[in-house]
Amino acid sequence: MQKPEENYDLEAYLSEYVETCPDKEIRILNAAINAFADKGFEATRTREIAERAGIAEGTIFRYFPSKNAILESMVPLLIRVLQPKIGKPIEDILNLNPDMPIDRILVAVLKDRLQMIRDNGRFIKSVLPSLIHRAPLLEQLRVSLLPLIEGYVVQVVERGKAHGELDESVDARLVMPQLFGFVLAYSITQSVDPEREARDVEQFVESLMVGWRKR
Amino acid sequence: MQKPEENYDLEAYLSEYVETCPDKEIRILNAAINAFADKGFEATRTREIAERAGIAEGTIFRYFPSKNAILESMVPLLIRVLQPKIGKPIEDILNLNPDMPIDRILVAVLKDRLQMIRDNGRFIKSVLPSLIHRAPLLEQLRVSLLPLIEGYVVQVVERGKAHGELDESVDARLVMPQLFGFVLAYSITQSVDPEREARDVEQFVESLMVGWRKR
DNA sequence: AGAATGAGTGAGTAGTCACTCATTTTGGAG
DNA sequence: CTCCAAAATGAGTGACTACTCACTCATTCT
Repeated sequence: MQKPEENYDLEAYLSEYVETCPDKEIRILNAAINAFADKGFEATRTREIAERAGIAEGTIFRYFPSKNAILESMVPLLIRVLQPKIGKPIEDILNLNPDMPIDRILVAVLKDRLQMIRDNGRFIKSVLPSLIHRAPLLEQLRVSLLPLIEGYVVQVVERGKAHGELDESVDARLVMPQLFGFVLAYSITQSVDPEREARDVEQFVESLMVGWRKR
Repeated sequence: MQKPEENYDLEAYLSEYVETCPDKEIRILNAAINAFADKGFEATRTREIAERAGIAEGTIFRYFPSKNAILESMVPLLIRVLQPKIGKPIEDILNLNPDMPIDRILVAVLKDRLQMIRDNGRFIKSVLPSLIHRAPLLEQLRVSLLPLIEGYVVQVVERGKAHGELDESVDARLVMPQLFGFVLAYSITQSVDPEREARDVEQFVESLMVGWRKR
């Protein structure tokens, strides 16, 4: 039903975590996350998770009391994986270019975010839905990721004001849905054409800046 | 697991459709859509659909060859329900106020869209995920709804240009992810406070217009 | 009135799945 | 090498589910 897209490899992102827990647990989580992404939680059979992990079905239940528990322990893991993916690139852009004008920063950040969504689209589109009917798990993700994003937006806006590039009236709380929304909506609606995307991002930032520049 | 929120009532939106098909079919679809919204497709039992519809389990299979077929015939139905909900309010705003300045139109449209998402949030957040692992069904929704939205955005932009309010450089293709994105992101990130929302929408449109106004 | 119809029913069926546990394999200590 | 405990295995199990079908009975037709 679903094309067997390229797999994630959690282990690559979890070198420290691997040390503190048996690696078979990671193998199972890794297999499960990919299976859930392909078929969704309910439609994924424990047998298939075992096959993907290259172990026996029974072994799963040595490490997790139930199939549900796999999903539950997946959330903190995903937060761990996604937090640095969200934070690191923005920090790099900000720190490595202390004098970059604010519009170049915005362009760089937006391009990076679009790329990030493309890279992790399979997860974002496919594992999230498995959580949607489990409000507490979803909320866990929300509260650990949204403030992080918000924090970086505030940081960028503050810096722009400090450099005298942004008008004092610019409200970070409103900048957030604008940037976040552009990325989200652009990812959903536009097909991928790198050149055109670059132009669109430039133009979008340009139109934002017209309203935001220090008056 | 999931709070039993208020039910939809498809019948209210489908008076014509009801005439062309036995109303028991609608009852089943109505029950199913609400059950899927609460628990997701896979986790919903045919027994529960029957209970919600107030009929026997066997009756379901007189009208639908399989549980899957219920989901499949739900898509064209949803398109029918959502298309007027997307189009009608915008058409009304445009036609009833032929001289309304473009920024007031944008404010009205955005407020209406936010309200619409609040009203249909349960469907949007909960039935869509049931379709996510069925690419063909999802694509059906996408191709019948996105161009519709796009069309209205173009219409608004054209009108703004014709009235000499918007600069010719404003590109409808970019306006779309901006508006759509703001609505989407605002719905996800902000908690509901009508007063604040009104102010935020005003401010957002204001900042858009600064960049867009005829130069 | 009596016959024919077919929508509606729900107990039953075949099959599937998450989870168990008796058995086998592994790997390290002596 | 032997011994043994822990790890791993996968056939087995009971619970449960989508779907079936023989039967009911209200309604319509003759």
